[in-house]
Amino acid sequence: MQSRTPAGGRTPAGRTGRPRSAAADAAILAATREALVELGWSGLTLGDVALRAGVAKTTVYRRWQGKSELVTDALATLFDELVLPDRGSLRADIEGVVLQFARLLEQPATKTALMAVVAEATHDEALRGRIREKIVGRQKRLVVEGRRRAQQRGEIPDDSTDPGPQIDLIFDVIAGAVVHRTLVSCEPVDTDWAARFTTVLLDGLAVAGG
Amino acid sequence: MQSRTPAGGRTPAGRTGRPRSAAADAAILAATREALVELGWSGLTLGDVALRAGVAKTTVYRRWQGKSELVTDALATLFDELVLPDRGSLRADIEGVVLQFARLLEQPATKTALMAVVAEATHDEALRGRIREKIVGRQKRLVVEGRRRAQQRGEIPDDSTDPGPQIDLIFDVIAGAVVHRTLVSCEPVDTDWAARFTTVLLDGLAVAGG
Amino acid sequence: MQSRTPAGGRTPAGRTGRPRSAAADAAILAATREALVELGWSGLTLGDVALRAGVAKTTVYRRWQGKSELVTDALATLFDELVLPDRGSLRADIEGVVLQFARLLEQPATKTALMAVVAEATHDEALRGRIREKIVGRQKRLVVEGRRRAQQRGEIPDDSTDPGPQIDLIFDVIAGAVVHRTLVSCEPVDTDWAARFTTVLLDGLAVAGG
Amino acid sequence: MQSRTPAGGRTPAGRTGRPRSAAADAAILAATREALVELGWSGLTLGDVALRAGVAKTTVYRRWQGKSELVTDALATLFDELVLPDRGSLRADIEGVVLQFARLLEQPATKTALMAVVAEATHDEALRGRIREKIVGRQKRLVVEGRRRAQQRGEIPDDSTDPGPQIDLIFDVIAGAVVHRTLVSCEPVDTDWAARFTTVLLDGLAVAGG
DNA sequence: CTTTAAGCGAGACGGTACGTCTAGTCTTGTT
DNA sequence: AACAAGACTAGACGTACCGTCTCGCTTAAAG
Repeated sequence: MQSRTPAGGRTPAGRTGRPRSAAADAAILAATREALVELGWSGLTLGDVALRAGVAKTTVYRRWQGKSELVTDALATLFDELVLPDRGSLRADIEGVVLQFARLLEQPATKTALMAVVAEATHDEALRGRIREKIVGRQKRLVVEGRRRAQQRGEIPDDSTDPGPQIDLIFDVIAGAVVHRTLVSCEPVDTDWAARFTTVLLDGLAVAGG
Repeated sequence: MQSRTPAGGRTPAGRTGRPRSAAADAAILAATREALVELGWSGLTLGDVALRAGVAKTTVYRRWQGKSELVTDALATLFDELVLPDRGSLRADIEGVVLQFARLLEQPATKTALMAVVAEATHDEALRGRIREKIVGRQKRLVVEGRRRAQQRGEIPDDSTDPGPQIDLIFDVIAGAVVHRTLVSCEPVDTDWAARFTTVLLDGLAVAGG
Repeated sequence: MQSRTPAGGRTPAGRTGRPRSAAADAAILAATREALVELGWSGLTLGDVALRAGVAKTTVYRRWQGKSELVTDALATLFDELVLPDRGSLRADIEGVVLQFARLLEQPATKTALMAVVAEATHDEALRGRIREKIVGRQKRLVVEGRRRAQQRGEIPDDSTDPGPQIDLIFDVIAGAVVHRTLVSCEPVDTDWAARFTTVLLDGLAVAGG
Repeated sequence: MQSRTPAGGRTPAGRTGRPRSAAADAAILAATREALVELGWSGLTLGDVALRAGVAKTTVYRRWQGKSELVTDALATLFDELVLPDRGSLRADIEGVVLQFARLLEQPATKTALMAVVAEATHDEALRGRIREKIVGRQKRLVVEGRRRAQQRGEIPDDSTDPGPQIDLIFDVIAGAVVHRTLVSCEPVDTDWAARFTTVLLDGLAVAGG
């Protein structure tokens, strides 16, 4: 039995035989993203991905256990695009991250894949771990970074207690609101909505009205 | 061509032929909920649902176009359980709805089905409409009702401008945060989290810290 | 339970209630012949026959037990066309019946139906009886009649022993040869073949050569 | 697109991929013969054949287009059992082939299948060709061989004109009579009938009486 | 001139097989 | 060893027909 992970840096370890093709990894992930756009999650088949990638089905199964794992990794490559430039204020930074995240979720591959792997993960512990590691973790760092900047600017107090729970809370509120607006309510996240959301988040309903 | 919707109240219209069995409708929806719990979305088969319901496969397909439509309707019956008792204050009402929604999402049938139908809906306009009509719309009324009570109590101003956008925003923030916490971050929504979330929502980060 | 036979002359028997429509019987048999031509045996469905006849499926099943019985009766109406005019000699009479039978078997409805009901009859005793009664019997009378004429003309001796076995033999040789030539070997039965066949039948291989 | 014919000798041709299992071919044909005996033509299903053969349904459909083609090939394996030992005279050879053919047609698998594939063939040109190639052609060689022997013995003249039409005629008379007697008239072909049939065939009605 | 019992068109019903598709695995020969 | 190709088992897919049933309406003969 072999390792069933992408090729990166395994061949150096004193293995014999033909090394795995790194080109195949890339081709498969690209084909997966392409197929997600055209067919959606439920229409995507590993046989079709292999065909698009110009690769045998065995070559896909040698690296990934199944559809969920492959799509999770393909999705991760899309989340790598997220960055958060410093816009000078906490309000601007929040609006920035909201809009950037919304733009990511507007891509057909992202929206169809994200909900699908989350759905699969509800009854697959290993997949939950993979999603947390490769997708959720990456986004959470943006919240940590934004908070650090706001504290440096003095916009929020530099609380000495464990900030973890509060970071998790804010992360769920921001990401959850954008995802829900985009995918469940199916409404666009534009600059106006981002501004109104940021106002509620910063000032609360008591002040903002509701 | 026939209607492909559940039986409710179509027979009265001077139709000929044997009327559809209302008992079959109920049995199929119950079997769907049961199968969702045991098998999850991806393991659920319409053939198996028919078997559990003691019904022929054709009887399922006569009423629903496919898995997504059937599960959406089964899911809607679960969301119908949501009610919002008046707990005396806006803060208590929000905490109440958060906890009740979280409890709904902890049920295996709900969590596995909700994300899956949303994923399918990303490339199926008709399904988006069905979700909006049967699930999202029904929940939004809870927000409208909570807001009305808070205004009656004087907790928030009785704004005369169109409240629609603000209601949508609050709905997405509350539902999104709970869904994201539960299904993406995979952390429990307990009374402590509900209290902290409500504080952020009512008072904002500037006051609550973050 | 009702009689499950076509309508003819049952209503007189002191029955109450609406009598069966004789028009429906005829329409169903006509639709069956039509469908046999277009779709062949295996493509023919009773639902489609009912549709073509402008009749409900129940109306078909009330009269016939199934496809085999219905097609057998439809086939019998085609075999009713067979007649054998006196052509003045045994040789001419045989050539006449061969050509007329061949012309019947060239009709698409006949050829496709005859073999099919015979195939079904191999494992259905009741169907064998129905075929013998409605189809085979009718043809055999032609052989009896031809033999009687030949004896009157003095072409063959007026044997006093039981002629049954010999009639059966000649019937199987004539009908079998035509059916086999037409449907199994798929070659046409023309006047030349009919003449050569008649020569062998009358004079034998020893004289005719072979 | 692949060939949809049994496995025999295709792999040698410099093909890639796993070769088709010859064992599967044999198991499927054996299962088909078995199922024909138990269920008859109309009761036979390709799914059941696959089950009996211990093979997946796709493995059957990869080799045969459908029921008719599969049964034709299974039937051909039964007709391969026919041989014609030299019994010393034309009369004895004819009686021998008649009885042997009759014995073949008494097997449940043969009788139910032969008529059924002929019925299907009436509206399927390709199937007609397959039957001619695999079944009719093989039997015709028995007539050719019997004729050659009779000529060597001097029982019939060694005609120099094209013997094809006469062979076809005799073949249709013999095979047709036996098939018709067995399957349409549903009477047994015993030694007595075989002797009377042979007398008519050799000496003709004018001598044999009729 | 009403009963009344059966026939009728329509179409839903529980079943079963269809022929196709995909999942994952296995078996070739080649690189 | 990995690779491309493609056959393999297993089983769900959505459709079509089967033969039965349940409706409400029609139709003729019996009372």
